[in-house]
Amino acid sequence: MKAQRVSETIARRIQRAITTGKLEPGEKLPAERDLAKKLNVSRVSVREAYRSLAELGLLSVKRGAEGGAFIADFDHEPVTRSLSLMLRLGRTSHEELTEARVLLEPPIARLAALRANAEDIRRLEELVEKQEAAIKGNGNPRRYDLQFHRLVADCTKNLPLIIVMNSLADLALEAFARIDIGTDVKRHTVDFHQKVIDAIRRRDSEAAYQEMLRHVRDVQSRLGKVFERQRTVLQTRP
Amino acid sequence: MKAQRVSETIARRIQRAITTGKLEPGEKLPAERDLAKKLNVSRVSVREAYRSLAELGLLSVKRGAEGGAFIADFDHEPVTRSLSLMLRLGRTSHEELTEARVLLEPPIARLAALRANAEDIRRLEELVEKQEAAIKGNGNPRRYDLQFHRLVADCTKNLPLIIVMNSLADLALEAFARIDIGTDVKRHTVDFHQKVIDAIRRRDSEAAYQEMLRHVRDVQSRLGKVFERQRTVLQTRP
DNA sequence: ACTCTCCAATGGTCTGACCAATGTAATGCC
DNA sequence: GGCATTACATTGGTCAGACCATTGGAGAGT
Repeated sequence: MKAQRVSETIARRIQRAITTGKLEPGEKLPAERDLAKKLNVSRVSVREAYRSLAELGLLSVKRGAEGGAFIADFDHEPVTRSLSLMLRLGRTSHEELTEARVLLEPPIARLAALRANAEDIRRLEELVEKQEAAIKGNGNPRRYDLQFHRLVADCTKNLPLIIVMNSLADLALEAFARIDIGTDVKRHTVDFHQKVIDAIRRRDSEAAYQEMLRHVRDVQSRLGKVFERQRTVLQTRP
Repeated sequence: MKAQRVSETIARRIQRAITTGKLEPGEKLPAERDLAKKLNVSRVSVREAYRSLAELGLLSVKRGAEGGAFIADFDHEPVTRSLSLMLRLGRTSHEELTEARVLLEPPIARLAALRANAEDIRRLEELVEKQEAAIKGNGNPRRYDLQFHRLVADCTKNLPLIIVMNSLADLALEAFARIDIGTDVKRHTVDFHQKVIDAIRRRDSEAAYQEMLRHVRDVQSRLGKVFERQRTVLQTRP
């Protein structure tokens, strides 16, 4: 199964160099013209290879002086993007997305309680403090809410779980970005988060499971009211 | 946040047409030359747009007479691909991948027991029969093993869960493709599958949870022996 | 020391050409 | 007639060379 296209061959070579660690984040690839000359191919082919890798999130391409193609930092954004796309294509409802979170987050919290180290717990506490400050200052605490679920996933030290959870959380944030919530709900959320953190700190995995389950079910029921009989689907991007 | 590049603008327009259903799978887009003329842009720009969408799995591009760019069927392959890539970049071990499955599959099996319809159960039973036949015929039953976990996820009727589970299963298959297993283990696997199906048929969600948990833990412990002290990571593609 | 202008590097786009694959229709052989 | 072969039109893939647009830094001017 050889790569037919020239651009694909080039892209594979670079991708391999990245996954094997020969090229590291931040490193700069040759300018399109230079690599084309070096490989005896047209600039178009090199360009297409770079664009493909950029699409995968492996490269960051900047133009202008001191621009060029740089190996991108490792990020789960590409996964989120394609997952998001598939869910849109499948006309996935908000309820489905929330249901998935109800199923996945409690077990993740349980593992988090077993694995979290002092640094993880410090981060979680710091986050809740910021969240409380945001509520008092009438700011938007929603991004902290998202961050909380990310941090819990981080505690598991399991990359597949972290990536999947991050992607679902990102989608949830995006899907519910337009819904307004009252201050009482915000406080309620912080309370739940605090309880989950307490359980993690005590290494009480079952409590972490149960508290997270209550939390996501609480979110689920609130959203259920908002979307009652509405049957909306994820909107397409503008 | 306008799209700077011409090709990006075109790609967005097409993507939107696809996600909103204006373009359906199987439909053919104009030839590169034609669309370029129609939009008053160069063929290069149209081409780049098509390639980007193909990279996302939205288009399938064929060359030659009667070729062209066709709207692709929905498939979770792009998600699997980027997830796979991220895991490679993170040097994810087989153990981590298996651990994620141990955590996610039992809750999925539980929901599957609640949601499965007659057709789902028929498919599961049919699959196990094929699997048994493959063992008797000394064939390779591994792809049926993968398929089993997919079908269980399908029972949940929850697209996010289905996609995530499919991706993880694909990765697991790929990661363990080179490991040989004995006939006794194959039989063991079929037994586990049969028990899970029984639980689903009885709508016994807790039994489904427990049986699936035993199954994936069994797989986990077997793999633990194989990889003992080996600490291998996911290989990069050739 | 600061600001402004200019410039070179680099990606983005365009034009027009030719190459390569591929399905189909015309051709030719039996 | 039926089957294999060939020719051809269509379409993506690649190439070459040019020009445009953006960008950061060097250098001139104050």
